[in-house]
Amino acid sequence: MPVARPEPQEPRVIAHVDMDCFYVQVEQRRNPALRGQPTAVVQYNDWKGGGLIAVSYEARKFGVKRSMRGDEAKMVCPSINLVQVPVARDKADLNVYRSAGSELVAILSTKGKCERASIDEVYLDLTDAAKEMLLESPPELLELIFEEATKSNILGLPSDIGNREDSVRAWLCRADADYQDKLLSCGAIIVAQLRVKVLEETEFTCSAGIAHNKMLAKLVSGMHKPAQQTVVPSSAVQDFLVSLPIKKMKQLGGKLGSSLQDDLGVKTVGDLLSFAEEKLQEYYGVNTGTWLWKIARGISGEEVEDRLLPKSHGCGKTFPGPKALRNNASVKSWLDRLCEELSERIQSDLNQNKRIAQTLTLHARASKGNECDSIKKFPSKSCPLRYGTGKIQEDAMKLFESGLHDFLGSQNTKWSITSLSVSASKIFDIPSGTSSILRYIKGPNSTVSPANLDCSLPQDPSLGNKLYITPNHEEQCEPSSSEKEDRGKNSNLDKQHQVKEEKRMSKKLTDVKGTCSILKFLSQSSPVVNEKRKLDSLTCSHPGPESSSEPNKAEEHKSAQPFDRNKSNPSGSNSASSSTWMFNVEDIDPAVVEELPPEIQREIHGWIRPPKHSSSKTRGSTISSYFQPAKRS
DNA sequence: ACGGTTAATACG
DNA sequence: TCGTATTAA
Repeated sequence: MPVARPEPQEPRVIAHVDMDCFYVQVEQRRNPALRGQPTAVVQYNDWKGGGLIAVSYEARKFGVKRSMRGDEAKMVCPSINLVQVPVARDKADLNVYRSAGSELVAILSTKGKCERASIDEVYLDLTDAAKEMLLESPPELLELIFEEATKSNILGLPSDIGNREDSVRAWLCRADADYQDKLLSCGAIIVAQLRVKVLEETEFTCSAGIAHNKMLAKLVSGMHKPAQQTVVPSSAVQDFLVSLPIKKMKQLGGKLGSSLQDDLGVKTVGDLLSFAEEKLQEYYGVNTGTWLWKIARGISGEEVEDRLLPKSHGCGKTFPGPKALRNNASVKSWLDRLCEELSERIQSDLNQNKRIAQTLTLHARASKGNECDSIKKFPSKSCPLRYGTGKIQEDAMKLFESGLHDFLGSQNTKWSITSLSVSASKIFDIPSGTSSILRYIKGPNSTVSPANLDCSLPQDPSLGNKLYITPNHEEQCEPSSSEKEDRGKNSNLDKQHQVKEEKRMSKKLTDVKGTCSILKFLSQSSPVVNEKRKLDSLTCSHPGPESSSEPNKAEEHKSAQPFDRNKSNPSGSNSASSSTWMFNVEDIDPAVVEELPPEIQREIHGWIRPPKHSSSKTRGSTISSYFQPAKRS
């Protein structure tokens, strides 16, 4: 249910930018022959030509709809080009679209706060940029109003008289406009510039809405498509909303919207205006009631979050009809594939963005084989996420078995799974260089950046599972060729200093059984310390043979997996080390901890599970406070 | 037993 | 907190 947010006092300038038939544009860029042609993107085309997930505007003219199958599309538009979504591991692979999406974010995040709302949409808070523009080069003084901006659609502006662009230019430059409208004008110009930049740098067109809040911006971003933008002056809001069908409002496209229509006879947003806030609260609860009352008046306080990356990663697949999975082996084989993809994705998130996911969740849809009875839901299950493909696969299978157990209850009946998905959530940034353990290991005056810290397991298994943390210590770790190259760059380090550094860093953290997370060391990652499994959450597996052990038994986790700080990590300055090893704090030998200075000991103890019914105060420690998500008001 | 896949949010 | 439900693109 939606909830109203307190709205800021000052007028804001908010934009919603939305790519035009995004997947199609991505494919058209990959294959320019498709440009200007009726085109659709389909996934899995063996059944009825596949399902359409994006349709070009040329194809829409023929009546091709997103809900169609490839075969249908061919019927109404024989000349249509159907491009398939890439397939990996026998499932749709959306990576090309994801990375195209980040191209946009990279461009759009250059002017003000930017929120990645989906793979192809962003919100921008341009308030500051607009204010600045108003001070320095207000539109009324601008000799040449940016051409793209004059193509804007201005809500409430009479469109039937004279040259449209002239009247838009006149509106944008109006000297007698009120402050709010002037800000919007600046916003419109900035967005126009950004959209041109997006086109120039990515070859993608987009549409946008510019308004005083997210709701209105989103509402109009799709109003004039493709490749156009629409502005909502305050003065136009009421007229615009009164006649707007209730279902067009974000959040009202589903059951809530239907209920408004069916139960209260509310067909348009205007119809909502006649209901007192208290009435709406009676029907839908305090939160939703207030929210409804406000949105009917164009009021929405939602802030644009400063977030360029997704909050979770998931992958799944459906197994419709005859494809349903009917035994553990087929579930396992699919689950393994899904987990492989998920593992790859969180691993690259770690490498590229220094973020760690903490929770693994499994969802499934199931029906019971023999009885065609209750459509009972397959429960979703989650557990701490341990890094490493094998670990994720193991854990996901366990989650499935647990879910299946709950699903079946005591009955001993056949079952079938019609969809499976795994996701990784609760993703946190790794604060770099802030941990005292890191400072201890590195020394207070170390010139070595966190990215340079070398933490390695001996590559020779016969050396056992002792873990060493060492700055490029050759006797202990045979460096990769790339490491050797990088090492040259550091040769100017003071020799004396380096020797000292090595002494300290090569302090053996022995017998940790290879399972502590160095990231835990580096970042004190987990505020989640209440259960044993969670301490495992950052464990990685060794690139070598996966242990087939019980995931719950930490002592059997003898492996750790590196992540590559060199690859695709431009910010990593001079990255001397090739990898960071993860191991499990829980498994640190207490004797080793005792050798550490008291403040480090305290820090480590802070990571380790508190007594059973400890208060939530453990979360207030300086360590875990790094990990509190940014508070929103 | 078909639009599939991926996300985000709110509630209890 | 987890698990569910709703919504959206």
